[in-house]
Amino acid sequence: MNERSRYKTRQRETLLAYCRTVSGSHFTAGDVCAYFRSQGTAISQSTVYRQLESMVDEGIINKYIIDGNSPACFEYVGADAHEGEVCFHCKCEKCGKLIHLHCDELEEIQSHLLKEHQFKLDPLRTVFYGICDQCR
Amino acid sequence: MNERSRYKTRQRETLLAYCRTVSGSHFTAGDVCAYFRSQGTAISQSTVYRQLESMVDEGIINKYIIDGNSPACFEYVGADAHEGEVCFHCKCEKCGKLIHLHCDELEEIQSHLLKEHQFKLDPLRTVFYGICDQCR
DNA sequence: TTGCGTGCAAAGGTTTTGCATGGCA
DNA sequence: TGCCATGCAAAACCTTTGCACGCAA
Repeated sequence: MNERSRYKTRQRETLLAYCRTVSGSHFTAGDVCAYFRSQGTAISQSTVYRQLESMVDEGIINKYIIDGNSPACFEYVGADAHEGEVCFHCKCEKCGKLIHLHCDELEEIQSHLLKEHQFKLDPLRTVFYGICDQCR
Repeated sequence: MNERSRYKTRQRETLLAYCRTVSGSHFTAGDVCAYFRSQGTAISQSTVYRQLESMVDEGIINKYIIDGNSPACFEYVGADAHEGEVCFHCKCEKCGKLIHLHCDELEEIQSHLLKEHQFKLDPLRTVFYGICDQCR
């Protein structure tokens, strides 16, 4: 979200390139480290974590926690993800599939939460976890 | 849900008593340990974790994973809980406050997602992110 | 007696942090 | 030059596990 001024470092660019190559699927911090180690273009683990955190803040990637003891999953959504209409996400806990929904009924949740519970929902960060059609 | 035969130990009974005293709110494994330590009625940390896990299996308490790096939250629902009775969570992105809701309207989301989108929502993992009353 | 429950300590794995150095603007 | 970013190692953190002993049934 915050278009904070950032330095354009080799590590950041390389990480962004990686994100784009796996666009559409998810990856963990460990995946990233392992990949770079195998490539020779090493990036330290701390930098990976710090850059991933920054990108989550910026809204370039999403962070999912499927299970408390497994590593967090990240997914590239791109820099232009925050334009246009509201979109809800469902994430399957089994196959990891991410489903995008445009649904009036779900949008009512927002006004309900706001009116009845004084809570302003952020659909960009909210993810519905569950089990998808095929996995049941 | 499994009514497996269990031993009735001092630790289990004490833990159950604690759960009932905080009924309606959340607690972590650490909370439990700290409380017992302050009481003198010590229960080892492993036992706390093992008993909590058992109780989750039995359906006496629910386990919520709000955020991968914070400890898991538990909530007592009692032995006679209606099947599938859980609560929903709202997490404020600003102050980090966790609000938990028991709300019929939100429960309708579950059936809506199931019927219209073939998605079986998991309220134990799903967290609504947004901005709370006081932070707005 | 049987074998589950407990306690202790140590391991496990992911993520964060302190501090000196490097590099972008 | 002024900061932010990086790298390394160590720490922090929650949770699980191995093993011997205790205790409920």
